[in-house]
Amino acid sequence: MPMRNVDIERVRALPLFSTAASRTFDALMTGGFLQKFPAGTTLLMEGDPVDFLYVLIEGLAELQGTWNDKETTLAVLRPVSTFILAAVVLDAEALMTARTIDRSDILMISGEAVRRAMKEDAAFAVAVAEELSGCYRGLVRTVKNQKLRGASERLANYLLAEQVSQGGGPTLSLPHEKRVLASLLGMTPENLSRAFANLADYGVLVNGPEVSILRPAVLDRLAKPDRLIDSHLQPSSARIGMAARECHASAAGKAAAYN
Amino acid sequence: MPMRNVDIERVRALPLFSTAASRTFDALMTGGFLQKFPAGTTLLMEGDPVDFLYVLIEGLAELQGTWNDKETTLAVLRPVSTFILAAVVLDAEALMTARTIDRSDILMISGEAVRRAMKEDAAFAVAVAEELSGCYRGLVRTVKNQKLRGASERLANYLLAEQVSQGGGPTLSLPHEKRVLASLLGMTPENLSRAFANLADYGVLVNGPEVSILRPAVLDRLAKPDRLIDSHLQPSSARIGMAARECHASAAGKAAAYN
DNA sequence: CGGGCCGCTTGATGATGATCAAGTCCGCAG
DNA sequence: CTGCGGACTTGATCATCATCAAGCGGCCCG
Repeated sequence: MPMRNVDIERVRALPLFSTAASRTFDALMTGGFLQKFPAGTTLLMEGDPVDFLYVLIEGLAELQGTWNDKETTLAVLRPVSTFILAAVVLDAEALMTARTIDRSDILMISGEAVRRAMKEDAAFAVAVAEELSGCYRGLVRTVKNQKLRGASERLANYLLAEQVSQGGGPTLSLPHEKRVLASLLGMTPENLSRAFANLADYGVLVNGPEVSILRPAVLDRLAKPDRLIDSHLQPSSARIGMAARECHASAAGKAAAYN
Repeated sequence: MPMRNVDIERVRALPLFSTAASRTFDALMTGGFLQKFPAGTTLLMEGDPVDFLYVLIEGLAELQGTWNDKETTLAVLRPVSTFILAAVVLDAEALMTARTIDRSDILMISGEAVRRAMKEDAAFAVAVAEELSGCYRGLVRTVKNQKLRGASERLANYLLAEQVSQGGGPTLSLPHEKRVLASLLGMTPENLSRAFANLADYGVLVNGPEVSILRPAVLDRLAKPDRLIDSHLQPSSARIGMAARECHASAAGKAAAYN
């Protein structure tokens, strides 16, 4: 399945690949292939050995974890994102199941090739370390969010983050089913409904997948977003530069936890 | 503050440093210094810029996160562990506060030097990526633990993990105050007391900081430990080899979340 | 067009965990 | 020795969240 040049360029532009030598990049790409998957496809199961680094080019995907017949969503991925990087680096088994939510185009790159490329190209190895650092910090934010905030606070912050990522207008549309959102935010679907109901008092109007934030200031007072938890508020300086890497990691949807 | 040779060797033996070229290692060490801190010292505050990579040589330390006047412990670190690596790699502000729990010896290495070393020594950059991968996976485990299990289940699994890390005997001793454990496990001290009381029915006997597991099989049936959450059960093969890296990361105390 | 499935909501109830308030034990300083 | 403070426990109460059950509404398929 040959890639279109447009897609190759989008991949090359990713922070993970942009600093690699051309030789390195070519070596990675020749072993890689693009594949289309329908919605609801399981790409990788928890516990499986990981043979490929995945890059979501188009569509929507989800990482989930399981225990004792319970399931939780750890991250929702948007294009263009890499995932399962940590397992690839360590050549270890997957800790999360990866599933497509929408029909998706996914680039798969040989894990073996990634590990070889790191050893031979220090710039690429540095980029991998930076990507992983961003992922790591995304997860730290997730844990803080989970342990320190209550359900409606998590929802309120999710909405504010989604608002900026959708351009800052007063109304945003949920990118997936509410049940997935509930799982991502660590609650049941029933409770998400009630959390939305609570937020009505704070100027949040829900109409199917369309959510309007009528009084941002009021919602903000409830949500108390924090630059050390919510990655959408970056420190004034450094919107460009180094921090961009982490920004990328976390921008991919609320709690950035690829990999 | 010059380091003893013993300590230098312990650092050199860490997975993070063992594959680095001698030049690289020397360059890192010459910019570094060892310092002793009393218990309860704040090494780094949430939101501060990070100038050093920290290595806990002796003692006990804690990483915590804050929001809205609430505080939670994200990890408890034992020697020998590095922490704050991700922030160093990205030259970013700290997402967590680092505090000593006991009197501790801590090696501080210039962050600038770390970033330079990565660029110049691919083997070191790879080691950093591997270390970060282990940390990342430790956090994934933490999130699953937190979202999928109830309080007593978390405690039960903590005890089983602590048991193996203390040699597998029937009785273990808690390495720090129970209040810290409560925070680490995501509950209040009061609730931890009650969780311990619940576990009495499962053969757990508490006497101050000494905890005895009288009927491991019974406790195990409650805890349902899982290789994809609890890092202390490694897949039969590969106890040596690649997986050792992740093992190291997660062994450092329940939920390995340095950095 | 009708029927059924599925996602979502709502209500009622129950479990789990947080908070508030004593009270005990222990180490330490006066 | 005495008194104080801090860690831990215990009980009572309350808030939060999960579960169970039912009902609505859209959508696809027969």
